[in-house]
Amino acid sequence: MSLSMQPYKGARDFYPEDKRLHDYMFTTIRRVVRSFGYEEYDAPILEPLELYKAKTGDEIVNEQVYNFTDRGGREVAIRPEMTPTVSRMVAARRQELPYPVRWFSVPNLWRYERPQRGRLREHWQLNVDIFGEEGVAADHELIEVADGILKAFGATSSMYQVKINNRELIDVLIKDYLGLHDEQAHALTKLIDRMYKLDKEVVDKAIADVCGQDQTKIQKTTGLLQVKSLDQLPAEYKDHPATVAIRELLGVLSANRIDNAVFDISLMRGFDYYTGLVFEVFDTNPDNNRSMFGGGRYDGLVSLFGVEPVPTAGFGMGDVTLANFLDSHKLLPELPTETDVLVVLIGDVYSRASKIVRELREEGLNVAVDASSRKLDKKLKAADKRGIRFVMFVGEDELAAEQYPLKDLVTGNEEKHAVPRIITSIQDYRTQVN
RNA sequence: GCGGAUGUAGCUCAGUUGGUUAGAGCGUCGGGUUGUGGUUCCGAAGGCCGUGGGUUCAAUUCCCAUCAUUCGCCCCA
Repeated sequence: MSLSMQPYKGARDFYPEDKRLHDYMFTTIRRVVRSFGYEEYDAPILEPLELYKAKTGDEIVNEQVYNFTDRGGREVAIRPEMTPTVSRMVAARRQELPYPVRWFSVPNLWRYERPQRGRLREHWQLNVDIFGEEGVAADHELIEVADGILKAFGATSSMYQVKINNRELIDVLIKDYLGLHDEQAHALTKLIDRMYKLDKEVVDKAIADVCGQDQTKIQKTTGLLQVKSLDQLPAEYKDHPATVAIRELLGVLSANRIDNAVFDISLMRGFDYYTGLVFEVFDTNPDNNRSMFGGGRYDGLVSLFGVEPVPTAGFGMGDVTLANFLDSHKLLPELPTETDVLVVLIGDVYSRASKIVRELREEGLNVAVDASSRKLDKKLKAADKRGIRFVMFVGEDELAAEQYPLKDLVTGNEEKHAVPRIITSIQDYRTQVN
């Protein structure tokens, strides 16, 4: 029985071309997020299991967390999300932080689940959070960041849509307007979450079940789920503070050129810790009908650590869904290698050529050396395949004359120059590209 | 946890209505006289036909199981 060459189920190997793409994505993302004044943090991949028991949601802790008992008998989890961790970090310095705190990170997260399109067991997720800003400004800024990220990849606003809702409004509607008790409310939120995927008859039947066949409730619930705009809400809730917050957010977004944001009463989000405005960014490509970014306000999480509450809002965005988005909209660029030049040695010149190679590197060039004994055409082929643009030849004749052929594999041009001239022409090319 | 699809060369896939030595393209490696790629020409290597069991004179092919991949459901960042 030989060893398997496959990576662990639901996890990926990153070969250089994959890593390049990953780096490109997160370099772009970091640039945008930093432009809003966010600073990067990080934390251990392991956390005590009880961190997630508090507020995340039962199913996630019971079935989706990788956990084990360490040698000291501690229950340990591999982090399935970053929000509890960052809340812990803020709580630990609750008194001394300069608010509003703007932090981001790009952790890898693990969840034990069945892999499928857009969902793996390990993924990297951008987390952006703002602590200490209680108003709509926080939610607006986060959506601006999300929008800015997509635009930075060359996306246009028709490629995605921002859906907005308010947990508080949903709670009020379900408990006061519909008069459902906790168990019914839970069942209804789960139903709402997936109602667009179900047939109308199935939804109707499920509503009737949830409402215990109470005709008045069934009617009100059915009506509520058909609401498409704030104006269609029941009259007594049109000016509820939770509704006002949504209206205010939509207003500030459209005043700032974000025209693809809409109120969506079906937007729920799975985590129990959300307390106010919630939003998700969806790919409008039907092949990729998944949420790419999701987040909202979770004012209660920091205070779980026994400190004064901090108003908080944040969002997460996974690398897998983003890559699917970029791919389906053809927004992935060709990413060249970082290697500037391949120095091809001809004959027994290794020691003398090494001095030249060092000179090139001291000038900041990325230089690979081919000292193998393969034939020249094979070496050139390999350089081409690796996407290295320049090839410099070093052999006995060149060393004697101190003139080296530099070949540009794209144009096919080849000229002989001394080392300093070679360095500047490669550097010139590099600044020209960047 | 549930359901569908698929496992043949490094990759993409043919194929065998069950029958000797298993096929292509691409890729890899070597060569087309000794120091120049992307287009060509010649050649070679490389497969327990996912794994285990069953039926059969005979299984890569049919049946069962299992594992893996993948799409969807459940759930959801």
